[in-house]
Amino acid sequence: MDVKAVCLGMLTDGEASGYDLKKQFESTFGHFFAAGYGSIYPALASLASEGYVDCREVPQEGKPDRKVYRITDAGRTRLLEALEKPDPSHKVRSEFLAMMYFAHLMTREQIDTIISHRKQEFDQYLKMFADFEADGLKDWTPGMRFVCGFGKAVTTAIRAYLEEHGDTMTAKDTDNRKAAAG
Amino acid sequence: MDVKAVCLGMLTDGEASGYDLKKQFESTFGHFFAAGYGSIYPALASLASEGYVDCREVPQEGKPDRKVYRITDAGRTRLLEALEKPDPSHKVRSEFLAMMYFAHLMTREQIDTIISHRKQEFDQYLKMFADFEADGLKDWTPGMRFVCGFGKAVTTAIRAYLEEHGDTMTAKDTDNRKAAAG
DNA sequence: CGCAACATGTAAGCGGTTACATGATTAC
DNA sequence: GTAATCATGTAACCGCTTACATGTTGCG
Repeated sequence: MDVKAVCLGMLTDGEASGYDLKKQFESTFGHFFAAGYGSIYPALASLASEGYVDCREVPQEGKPDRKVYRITDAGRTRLLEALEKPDPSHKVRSEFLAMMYFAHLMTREQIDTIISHRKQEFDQYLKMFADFEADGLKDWTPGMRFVCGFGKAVTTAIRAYLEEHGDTMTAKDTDNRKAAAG
Repeated sequence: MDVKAVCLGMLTDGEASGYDLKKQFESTFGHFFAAGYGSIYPALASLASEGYVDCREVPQEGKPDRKVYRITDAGRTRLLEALEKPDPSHKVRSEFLAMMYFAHLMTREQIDTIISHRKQEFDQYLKMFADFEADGLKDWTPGMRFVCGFGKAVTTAIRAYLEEHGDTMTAKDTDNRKAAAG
């Protein structure tokens, strides 16, 4: 399941342009499978060359032609094959946790700054999940609900953990930075 | 904070070989910052060439010489600089959630297989965290406790979510795969 | 007899990120 | 006027993954 496969999946919901897909990668997929134009446009070009999608060019004035992609039968087959993988990955890469691991080498100010930045980011996610629920949960598939609920559950847990334990590294009255440096 | 910086951080705890560091990347860092030999050995070579670590070769019989690295003063300075970053990343990349998003295109069997694999993996993590706590929490720094607690909190939340909602995608009596393919 | 642990590394490749390049329209 | 939105793409780069290459010791 790479960017190409996800594009294919999104296109089962109806035709769309690269620009449209980007918005979905940012919003619904943002917290677990982000992708930028540099991944999406080449992915669509590649899918088109392989016959997994059709491309229809819609002329526009003052803007580049809008390229609208539609999934083909071969594309559907390919997607279903991609969905056969029995043990898909779930990876975290966190500079944040790596740095916190070495909190004893940092100043209290540095730690506080980082923790408060994190809190803000997770609050934004929480807001996003709330918006999803307020909005259009009605015509969502069970899978979409599951993924949204998953994100909300994880983010809620993290947010609570930061609130409860975010100050445990700054509570001490010693600044270990000098000791470590010297 | 890349692999090189993390190696530097690990070396503040005492000298070690690439092989030693790999074990730490697998165990304590495994759930949020994994790295293999293909990253670690080049990282150490690079750090050595830049003067951030010293290398001492310990001859051994029947095995390649053990190369033991020690952080230098320049290395400590470099590490402290790396730790100044005010907003380190925390990224999730999940084929798992991407696939679940398209659960309506999968069979119940496929979904069940994936969910049960996930449960097993998260149970292993939970066991690992429990082992950490049983073992040597005594001489841990606050940062290490924080990171371990973070992992435990997140994993616990996920595990509970899977238990409660893992079957919501298979509850329906329709298999949408055929409809999607046809 | 086979597997895990010990121990080091290289090289190709893959996939994603970032910066670059272009430019009109609309809303504040 | 200036920022955001619409709209497409390329190319260089970066960093990590995977496979390859080699060989001993010790345990069950």
